[in-house]
Amino acid sequence: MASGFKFVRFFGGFVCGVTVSTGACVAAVKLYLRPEESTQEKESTAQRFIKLYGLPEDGAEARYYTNHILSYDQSRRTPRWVAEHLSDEKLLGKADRKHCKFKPDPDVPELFTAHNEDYLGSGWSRGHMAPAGDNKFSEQSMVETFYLSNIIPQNYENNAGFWNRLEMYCRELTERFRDVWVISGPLTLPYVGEDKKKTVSYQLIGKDDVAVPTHLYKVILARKDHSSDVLALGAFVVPNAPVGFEHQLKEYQVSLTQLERMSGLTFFPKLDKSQSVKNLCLLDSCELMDFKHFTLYITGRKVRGVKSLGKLEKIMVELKEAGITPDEYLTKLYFEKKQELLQKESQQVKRG
DNA sequence: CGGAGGTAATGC
DNA sequence: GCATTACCTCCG
Repeated sequence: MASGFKFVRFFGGFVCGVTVSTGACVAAVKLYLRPEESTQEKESTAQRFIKLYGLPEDGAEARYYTNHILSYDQSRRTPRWVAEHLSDEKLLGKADRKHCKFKPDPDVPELFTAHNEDYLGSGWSRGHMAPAGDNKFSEQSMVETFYLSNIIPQNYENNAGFWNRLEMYCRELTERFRDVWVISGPLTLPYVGEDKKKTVSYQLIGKDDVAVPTHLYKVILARKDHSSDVLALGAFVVPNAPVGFEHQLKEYQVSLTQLERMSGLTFFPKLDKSQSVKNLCLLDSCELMDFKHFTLYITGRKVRGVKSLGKLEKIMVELKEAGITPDEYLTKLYFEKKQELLQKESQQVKRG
């Protein structure tokens, strides 16, 4: 019976291959099938399965948030991909991560969600896939990026360093491209052991067994403007480990096809491949902030948030010790903050 | 910008 | 009394 079924399948396939009309193909198959084995009967078997008990569900369907879309991996307790759109106007605004809290995604079933306790004390940080910093325009959208459905266990230094600078580069692209689409996610890539066997191995953290990825990927698609067809694409795979300033982003560039094979995902399936899509690293620089500019930027953020004169001076001393002299912008920021804190201090003296 | 942890204030 | 929350301080 099984062989007969296979024969029918093979013959049906053969007929389909040489017959132009699909209708004729289906009719030809039916001639060689017993009534109970007809296509209609098979479909009704499936329909009965679905109607009675349903098919397995993986929860991988796209989930839509204010400014990002993701597919959740219920087995790993992390996203499998997170997509977002960046533009210059979205980067303007006063939304502040101080008003945000990491927490389980209310839309992910309790059985499959990660919790903060899984990450705390695990040795891994909670790394955003859709970054908080891409959501300055909306408090609500920024809050949603702190749902653990958008978070993966990430090496601290990588998160605050190389990956952070890669995210900054994506934002910088909005200065030269009207639209920037970014898709980010985790990878658990195989390694070749001493026994020459190719093996996948990754750590699980916390009571919820959250999977620690070995690598992170990011795909960037940038469009100059609405009218022109100038598109640039770059795909990158970065190890989930410290990456210093001596490394260039280009070292981690891969072809889209390579990344698709690694991830099992097809990115931008409706993108017209016949259209010329340029290499982002050729059309643009793919150069991340160097140590000096990065340190100046971070120092600027610290100065902006400092609350005492002592701390302000300490920040500036540490910058000098790093061998960096403040640029015009930071110098201005420093004196403004100093004046602000001096004024505050004198008011406190008056009260006291 | 990206994170962590400790302690005081809060709430049941 | 405890646990959770809010705020402060710290780091790259």
